[in-house]
Amino acid sequence: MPYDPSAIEPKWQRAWAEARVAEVDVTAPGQKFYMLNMFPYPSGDLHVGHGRNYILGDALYRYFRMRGRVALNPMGWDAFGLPAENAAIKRRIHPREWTRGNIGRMKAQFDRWGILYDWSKELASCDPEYYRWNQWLFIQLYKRGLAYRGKAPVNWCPTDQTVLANEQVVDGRCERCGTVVVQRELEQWFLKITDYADRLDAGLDNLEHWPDKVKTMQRNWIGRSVGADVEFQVPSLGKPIRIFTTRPDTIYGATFMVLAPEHPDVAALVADHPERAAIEQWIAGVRNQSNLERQEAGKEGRFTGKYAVNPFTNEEIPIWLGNFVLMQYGTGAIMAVPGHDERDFDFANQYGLDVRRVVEGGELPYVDKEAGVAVNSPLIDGLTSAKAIARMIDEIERRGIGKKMVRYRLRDWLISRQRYWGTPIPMLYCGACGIVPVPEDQLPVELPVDVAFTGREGNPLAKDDRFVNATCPQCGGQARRETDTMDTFVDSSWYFLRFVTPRDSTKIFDTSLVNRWLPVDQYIGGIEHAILHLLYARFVTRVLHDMGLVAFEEPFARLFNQGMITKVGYRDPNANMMWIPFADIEMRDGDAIRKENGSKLIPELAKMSKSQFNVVPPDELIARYGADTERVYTLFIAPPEKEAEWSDEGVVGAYRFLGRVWRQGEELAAGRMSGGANGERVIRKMHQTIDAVTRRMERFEFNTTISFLMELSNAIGEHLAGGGDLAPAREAYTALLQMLHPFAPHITEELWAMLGHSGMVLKSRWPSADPALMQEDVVTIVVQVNGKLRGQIEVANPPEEKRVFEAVDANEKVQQWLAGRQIVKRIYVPGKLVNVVVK
RNA sequence: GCGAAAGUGGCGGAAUUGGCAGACGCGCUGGACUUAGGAUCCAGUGGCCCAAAGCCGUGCGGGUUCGAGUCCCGCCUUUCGCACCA
Repeated sequence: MPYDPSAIEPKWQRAWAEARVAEVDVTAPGQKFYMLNMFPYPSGDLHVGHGRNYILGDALYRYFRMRGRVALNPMGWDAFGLPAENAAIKRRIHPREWTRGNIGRMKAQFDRWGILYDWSKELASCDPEYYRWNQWLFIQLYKRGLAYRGKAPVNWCPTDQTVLANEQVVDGRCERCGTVVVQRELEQWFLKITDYADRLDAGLDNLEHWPDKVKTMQRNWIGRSVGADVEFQVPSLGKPIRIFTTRPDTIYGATFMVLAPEHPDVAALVADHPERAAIEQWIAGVRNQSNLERQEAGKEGRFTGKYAVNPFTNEEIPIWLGNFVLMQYGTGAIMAVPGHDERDFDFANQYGLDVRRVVEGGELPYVDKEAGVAVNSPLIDGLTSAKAIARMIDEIERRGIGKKMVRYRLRDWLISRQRYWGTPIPMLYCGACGIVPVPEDQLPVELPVDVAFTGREGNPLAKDDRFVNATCPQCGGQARRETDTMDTFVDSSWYFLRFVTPRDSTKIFDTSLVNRWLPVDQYIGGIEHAILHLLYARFVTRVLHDMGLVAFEEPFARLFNQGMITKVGYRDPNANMMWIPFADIEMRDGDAIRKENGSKLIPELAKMSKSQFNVVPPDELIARYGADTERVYTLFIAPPEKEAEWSDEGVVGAYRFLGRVWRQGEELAAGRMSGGANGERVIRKMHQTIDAVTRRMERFEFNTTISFLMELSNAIGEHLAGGGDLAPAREAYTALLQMLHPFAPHITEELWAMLGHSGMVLKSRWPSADPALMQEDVVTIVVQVNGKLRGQIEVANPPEEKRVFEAVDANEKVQQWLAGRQIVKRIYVPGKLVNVVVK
């Protein structure tokens, strides 16, 4: 019978489901392994690019099971969010129905890929039984002072009609829709992640098994800086202005001061300025600009006409306003040291301000913090910068004009969203009592189902009187319900804890079971979550730790970021570089021509995406080659952390490989061979392969793992073609099926049964290699003399050092080369080659 | 601009970490089987050379070493991250 994946794959998918092989009793004994793929947003259909992520996780899960671990591999849905609501507006379907439909399609797709999840632990963040605990968590944060309502300039996306977290603004634009974000002064809910900045930064040092890249990105985002706050007296104000600097050693070079236009002392400073109106107009203009626009405008400033006193030189230095000084960082005021800071240098040159050298080293502006030596700075002259900084901080503290200070770039997490499809923030506003949390026994605050989605005039919740009107639980009076919902990153900041006891209706999770199963042993997901999700999850885990609910501070022991799959798409240079669907393209002499207007199109490699018309839908692929082929190809194509280009031709290589494995299985099952060559060679290859594959599985080197399995299959094929003994071939083949199982689960189960093995491969024990049987019986040894002469001899097993040299010395050809020369050194590389070094 | 990673056949990529460069696969060439082949199977495939012998080959230029894709120094290129954070 030919290899027919469409006949065997559904059969085994049913068998696994019926046997509930993936269901885990979380109280069962054994060494646990918690495998987790980041839960997806249910956006609809999955393509082969998404598949890589889940296939990777499934292969690893199956491997760890076979290694004897009690492995948990749950899946759920990050089901709140904007696209569902946009679909509701556009297509008049309720976000809940839209989301449910997508979940159904995605689950079916996971099944077709042969991915084993413990569906008894499925959860969806839009389920009231889930978001109830989201609300509970919010109230705990509120009670601990970690959730607060504050007025602040926030990022507002005019297209999505909601505020965004800083993390969701990329290059000044909305991460989701690309619209330029504007600043608005609004009252919103924040989570106090800044309280944990130091611990979140320090904790990165312990994450040995996280990619350095992710750790660096988090470190940059947290932006820890050590320096000092220093007060500069301002006689005309009658009080000092406080600045923050990381370079107190350069304070003698501070020749002016710059304040952010929003700085609270600005009004008083310019009150009697002769051109006050013009300055205020300039300030208003800058305040209206986003950070992006300010940067594009270049450095601009205005002199206030007032002076501050440099506390170390006692000189009066001018106070300027500058568009490049940010109110949100530090104190909103800086001492400008144009000799040793590029921004200050540019500003000074632009406005003709003094530039003074206080660090000897290189050309101005000289900013090196390591190599420089202080000059023109009486207290610290001759000290290297590092020592000078420490000395100056001591002096600043001694004089009582400031203190050592650690500051962070990280800001509090803005979680209010003016949208419907999210977890309602469980808060009430009472005229008498103020802000009151919803009592825990009244949770969840459920989203009303029948609301109108118009897409205009903001959040539909705010217009629903039945939702808004509430009773104050403290005084019984009239109260108004909060109508903002939570950022969906709150939902995903703790879901991995809920998977252990997803149906518990009495508490958020079971502490002792969570302490048993967490941290997650292997977390897999895209690099796009390097900052947002992973930082929030680390933050929330620490809060839960401080509440005594979990024993650990880091939720994910190992993190792996798979690379994305790309494919060529075509763009029309004559139509604003629009992406063109393949159906509208004609290939002529290797060029892609757009049928509609004859434009020669530009091919471009891009991430698979509907908008670029380069997705490969798995259905057709599976219909033709089967899911096992897609799985093997996807993992073989490139190292999993790398970006990989999808190639339709490449797929057949995987298919042929499985076809060969299939035929070998049939041949072995028929048992036609007998007598002939012995099987030492194929057994040795088997042990070598087990060793290599086992070593590589845990390092995610799946591409080379599969190539080793192909080699083993080739060796078995040669053995059979040579009329070799059946028994060793069967032994090697059995090991091949086991090792191939994580990659091609269906075909291996079928062949396993065909060969008469009992049970499932999935439940079999991963084979182990015998080092004694791995060694080659004959090794080829290359003899090099001074790197010039060269010869090959064969040395019989075992190739230990002494024997090798005996064989080399006894070799006639080598003796000729060595004649009359003095041997200086012999270098022996086990199993490989020998160098004889002569004078 | 700053920081990190990476440059190996026509292509994706190997090389047990200083020891036979190009495993494995795609593609290509030839053959087999076929009414047919964009299916399948077999063989070949880094370059120079009809072939053999031989020589040359891991971005470029130096260096260390008996020996360098791998280590060191200096360039070039690409990708990613950060980018007024004082």
